[in-house]
Amino acid sequence: MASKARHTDRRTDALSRERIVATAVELLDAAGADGLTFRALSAELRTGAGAIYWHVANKSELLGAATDAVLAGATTVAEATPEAEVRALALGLFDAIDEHPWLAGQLAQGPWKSEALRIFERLGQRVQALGVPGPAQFTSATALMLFIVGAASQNAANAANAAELRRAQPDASRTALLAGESTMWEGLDPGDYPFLHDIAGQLREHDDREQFLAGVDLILAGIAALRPQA
Amino acid sequence: MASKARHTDRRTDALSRERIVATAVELLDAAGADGLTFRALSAELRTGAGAIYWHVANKSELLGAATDAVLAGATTVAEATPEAEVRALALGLFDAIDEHPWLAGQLAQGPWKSEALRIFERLGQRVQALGVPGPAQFTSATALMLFIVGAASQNAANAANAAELRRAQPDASRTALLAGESTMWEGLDPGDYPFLHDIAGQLREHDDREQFLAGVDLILAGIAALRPQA
DNA sequence: ACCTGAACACCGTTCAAGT
DNA sequence: ACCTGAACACCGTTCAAGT
Repeated sequence: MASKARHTDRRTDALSRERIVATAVELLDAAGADGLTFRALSAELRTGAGAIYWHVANKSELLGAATDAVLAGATTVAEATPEAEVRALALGLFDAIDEHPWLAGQLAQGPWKSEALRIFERLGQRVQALGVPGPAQFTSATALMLFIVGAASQNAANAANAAELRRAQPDASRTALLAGESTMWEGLDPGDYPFLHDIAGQLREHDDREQFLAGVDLILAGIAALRPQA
Repeated sequence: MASKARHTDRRTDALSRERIVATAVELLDAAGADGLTFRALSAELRTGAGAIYWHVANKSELLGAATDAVLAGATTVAEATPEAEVRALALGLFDAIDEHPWLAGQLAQGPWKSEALRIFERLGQRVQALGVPGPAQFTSATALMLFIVGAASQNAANAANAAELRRAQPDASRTALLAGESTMWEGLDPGDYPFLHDIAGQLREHDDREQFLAGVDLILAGIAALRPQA
């Protein structure tokens, strides 16, 4: 999204912080959270390992910068109602985490900085627009943020699992793979897990995106119940 | 909680998987997620590093076993109403993560195994007891689980931050520390962050546990709205 | 069957030395 | 001011060798 000048300037442009972060995102996307290594990064940038430390304090800061870079283009919203805006923000985050699964681990611990904080702020504004009384606004915005990040992360983890299964048996059909996934649930003793056994059927034919939006709506319904009048 | 025979059997009892996991939990509690090292663990157990691998496949499995061991004693529930049972389950998880902050990172990616799955199952049973129609049951239980784990993890992260601040300035008063925390929010430009600026006041004097329960009630309210009749 | 501990293939980070 | 790359202090994991 936010990548201009992709491969045109190959040779010897300056080693800027911007270029470091962009390359870090590429590595993270290509090889996951473990793929980002100062050695791999310096090799890709055709420089020494220590050179990166002149532009970036440490790996944690680099991961934070990569997160911000991706999140920056992920959520632009202009909808008719506050509810629709919340759904649009939620879907934007969902898709961003789906495309960049390593975001999950990054957002899990401390969404409260820079770009993530901006998203939280925007959710809060919509909560205010929905007429939630003051003391409950923080609770409502937090519930939305936690559900969105958590559910999107789960989805990304599931997708990663499915990808691994696909790598293990590349010839299996899609339905066979889905069946393989739900085996995890159906193998459980129905006596010990009656609820999971009950919903195993739905699980086999659910749409992740729909499920996600249904969850957002569930919380929006709870928020609606907080308003002074029904 | 689940620790019998704490320091009595010091000398040369067999190196069981149980003892390995218990010692791993001790290390995790004492020094955080980074504190668990095969070298530190084998030193504590007065054995070789490789010996542990005879009882445990790898670090990931060891972390999973440690998670299960802690979670096993965390949530026993017998309450009058399904709502009360959900709150009790939620508080049990909240306290467990508060006592063992490393649980957060473990539960973040894939609560869907062993003990965490048991908790999800129990939440689902209460959702069914609340009269939620079939197709919405999975969504409801998932929303509860994600909020509980996410919010408790946030709380643990905040507590860790506060502890670090306390270590940096050990003589500061509690109110000064809280003020230092909320500085992060109040330092933001009110023009760019009107919502965060609005709620900064509440943030200074909130109770984490109360906020958490309010969030659980918010989702319960959303679930109540899903029932056929109001 | 179970344990030992050196060895392997990695990490993030630092730092003298270069330009 | 910015870059180099060897060196340091670690990791998880393996595996011949022991009992």
